[in-house]
Order: sequence, then structure tokens, then C-alpha cells
Amino acid sequence: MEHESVKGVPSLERPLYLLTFFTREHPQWSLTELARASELPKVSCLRLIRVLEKYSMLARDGDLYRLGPRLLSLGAQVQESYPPRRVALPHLVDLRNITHQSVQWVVRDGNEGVYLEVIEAQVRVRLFIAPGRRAPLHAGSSTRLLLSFAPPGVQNAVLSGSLTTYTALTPDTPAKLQPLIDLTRQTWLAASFGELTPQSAELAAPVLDAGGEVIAAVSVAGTAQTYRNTE
Amino acid sequence: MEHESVKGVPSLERPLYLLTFFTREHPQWSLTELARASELPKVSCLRLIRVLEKYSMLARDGDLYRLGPRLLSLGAQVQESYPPRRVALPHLVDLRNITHQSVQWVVRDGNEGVYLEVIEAQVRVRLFIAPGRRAPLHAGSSTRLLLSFAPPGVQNAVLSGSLTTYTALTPDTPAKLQPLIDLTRQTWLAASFGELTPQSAELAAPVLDAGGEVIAAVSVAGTAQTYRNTE
DNA sequence: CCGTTCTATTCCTATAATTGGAACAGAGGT
DNA sequence: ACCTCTGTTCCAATTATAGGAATAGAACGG
Repeated sequence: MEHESVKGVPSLERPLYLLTFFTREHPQWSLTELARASELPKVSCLRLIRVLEKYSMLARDGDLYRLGPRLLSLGAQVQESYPPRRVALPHLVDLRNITHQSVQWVVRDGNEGVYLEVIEAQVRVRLFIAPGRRAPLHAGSSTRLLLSFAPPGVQNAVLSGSLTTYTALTPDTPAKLQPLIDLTRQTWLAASFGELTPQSAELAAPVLDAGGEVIAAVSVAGTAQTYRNTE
Repeated sequence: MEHESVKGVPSLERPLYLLTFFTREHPQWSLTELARASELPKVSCLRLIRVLEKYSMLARDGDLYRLGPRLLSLGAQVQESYPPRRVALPHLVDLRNITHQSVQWVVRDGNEGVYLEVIEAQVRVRLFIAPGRRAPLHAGSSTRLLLSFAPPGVQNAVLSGSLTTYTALTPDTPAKLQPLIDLTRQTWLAASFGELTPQSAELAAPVLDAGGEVIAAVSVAGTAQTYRNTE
């Protein structure tokens, strides 16, 4: 209820909606396929594709389309344009070097978390997370930390939404989730084990801005496997 | 002259135009600043910002805006959705391990080259190039290789355009550039030294698809400095 | 303390783009 | 040669956008 005032914005909404269909599982689409999946008229779909293609947001291989290189260029700019990056990056690397585990810098985007920076552990067996990856707020320590300090509207939306179950350890009911939120708000820390991925252990702490607002979570993550492979 | 038929597309063109102002040098803009720089009416600018913000393509800090996390997510999907990736990546890593130099996979996007994958050399002093970075087609070996096998329209556009001079060694006139293109078309290789960055040496070879079309360039790059630091 | 001057923001209508049905084209298969 | 899929073009009704003018509200200075 913040600024819902942006009425209808079809001409940007629809192109973005189309882009959401290009996933790792289904990276390429033909016109007809995409029109069927998106339930858009074939003609409208074609025109949108043309426009997106013109701006290199889609690329074409014969009759198949995939995400285009312009999106990659814009994505790279996101990391470089993020103001805290210059200050934070050296510390994240330090933290990786001290813990020998992967370190993440995660921000909240609506009802999801986004991994903005990932500093890889230098060991063979490790948790691989790519920058840009999105994760739900209810599972995993960094994301749940963000949830714990998010505005009430977001917390309610997540708690009353569908809490996807990823593993047996996922806190997939409000009754399981609420105490974890309360604990995090008291301790300013969040821990998790195997909530999103089996055997993955994570510890997260908040990053505050000058006004005391939580703007990001820093987390250290590894797998049970990792511990056996490091001294 | 392929399919210029996409008439005017203001409602996607203008948002994208705004995004181009968010660079590493100037990552944050206020409404008024951006309206001045883009020469758009302040009101129109505000509306566009609102829309972009709604879809997390811009993020807001008080009265300042910066690129939003959705762009990062989409950018990551580009790499994962690129069909040759699964096949190519192991070979790129092999190539890096054999040469001890950084290895790049570059594609052409209109009149520019885009670094799609970058495998970093494991040495201290190295050429750092981030995925998503764009480079002109006339300078550097990987990009010039793409230029050499690009459609005539692209070649003409580049040759008759302004050939930016980056170093004393940049081939910045058609007279210097054309022989290099001819040579590359004969040898299927492109080499460069210090054309974009002083002391940077690069060697590039084409990647062909099943139809014999050049779809990408693979290049190995290092600096004169690097050679002194490796065995 | 009040006026001045910046900001960001809302309201409104002429203008201009998008929409999608219907019809066309062209390849591939039977 | 037919049928059936693709992708594609055309066009008028619909609908969103554009941007000027006016408002609100903060920051600054006399």
C-alpha cells in the first residue's frame, strides 16, 4: 500500500512478463509456444518479441528466441552501480578468507531475496550460488533475516502466502516461521541448516544503513560436506 | 535492412534509454538530474522511473535511484540460457588451464561485442574483464574477428562510422582496419596487441554453428606484465 | 519568521501508440 | 496436390501515454 499508484503499465508489464518465461529449464521458445504459454494472442506476442529483439533483450536463432545480451550488460551494471559495493567487497573477501566458506551479500526485492554478491570459497566441494539468483524469504538464513526486518506488509504477505517446502527442514508453516523471526529480531542473527538445500549450513547478519535500516544481509554458507574437506 | 519494420517503440525505447544513464561513473540519479541529462520532461521522466521501479529495474534510496536487482537476475539468466554454454564452458576452462591466461567467449550484438563468458587466469596480475562488458568491433582481436565475419551491413557501418582511438596502436582508420579484416577472413584468426588497453595481447578464433556461421569468438588474453609473472 | 526557490508530485486532455481479429504466406508433412 | 502447421502483414477501435500547468512541501536565506 506504499505507492500502488502506478496504474496499469501494459507496455512495460507485458514485455517483462514474457521475459519471465525464459528460465534455465526452458531457455528457448518459439513464437507459438510462447504465445500458448503466456496466453497472449500470437500477434501481440510476435510484436512484443520484435521489440525486445530490437533492443537485444531477446536474441533469435532461426525460429527460436532466447534472452539477449543487453540484459547481461545491464545486469553487470547493477553490481557496479550498487553504492555499498566498494566499501563492502573487501570485507566480504576477508570474511571468506577467514571462514574458508562462501560469503553472500543478499538484498530483499519485494517478497524475494536476491544474491547481489557471492564470494566463492576456495575449496573443491562447495555451495555454488550465482549472483542474481532469487530465493524465497522464508527459507535460508540470509533471506529470513531480511524477512525479519522487512516492513509488516511484507512479513504478512509471506506468512499468509504459500510457504514452499524444499526439504524436511524447511519452516513451511507460520507456526514454525514466526518463532524464528522473533528470535532473529532479538539476536540480530539468523541461522539455518538444510532448509533450502540438504546439508547446507548458513549464518547471516544484517547490514544497516546510517538510519539504522536493514538494507542487506551478509551470510556465510557451506555444506556439511565442506567441513569434512577443510582443515 | 533486415527487419527495420519495428516502427517506433517509445514505450520500451524510453525506459531503456533512461537505464543507459546509470553507469559506473554515475550510478545514482535524482529525478531532476536525470530529467536534465536525458532532456525528457520531468513529469515523463518521473512516470518512467515509477514504472521501472515497480518492476525492480530501478531501486530507490530516498530521492536517488539506481539500477535494480531484477536486471541482475535477468542478466544471470542470459548466461544460463545460452545454448552453447554447457558444451563450451569446460573447453574454455581447459584453455585457461593450458594457457594460464584469461579466456573469453564474445558474441556480436549489433555494432558491438559483448563478453558472454570470462574465465579468469589464476595469476595475480591479469586483465580483468567482466561478463556483460561491451566493446567496439574495430579494436581488439575477438571483436575484430566478429567484425570480419559479420554481415556487410555491419562492416560498412563500422568502417564508415567513427573509429574511436584508444591507444596509439588502435586501428582507427578504414585504411588500417580493412587489411586486418581481410587477413582474418583468410586465416580465420585475429591477433591484437595494445589496441584497446596498452600492453594487452589477445588471440581470437571463431566458433561456428552447424551451418558454418560464425556465432562467437573465443579469445585468450593477457598483458605483457602477465608473461613476466608466469613460467 | 516569512518569503524565495528549489525539489517531487498530481491532474488533465490532446495525441499517439498498442491491441488483436481476420486474412495472407510459406514451409513440411502425408 | 492437399492439408496443417508455422510465422507474418494489415488496419481501425481501443487504450495508454505525453507533457503543460498547477500544487505541495522541504531547504535555504534574509
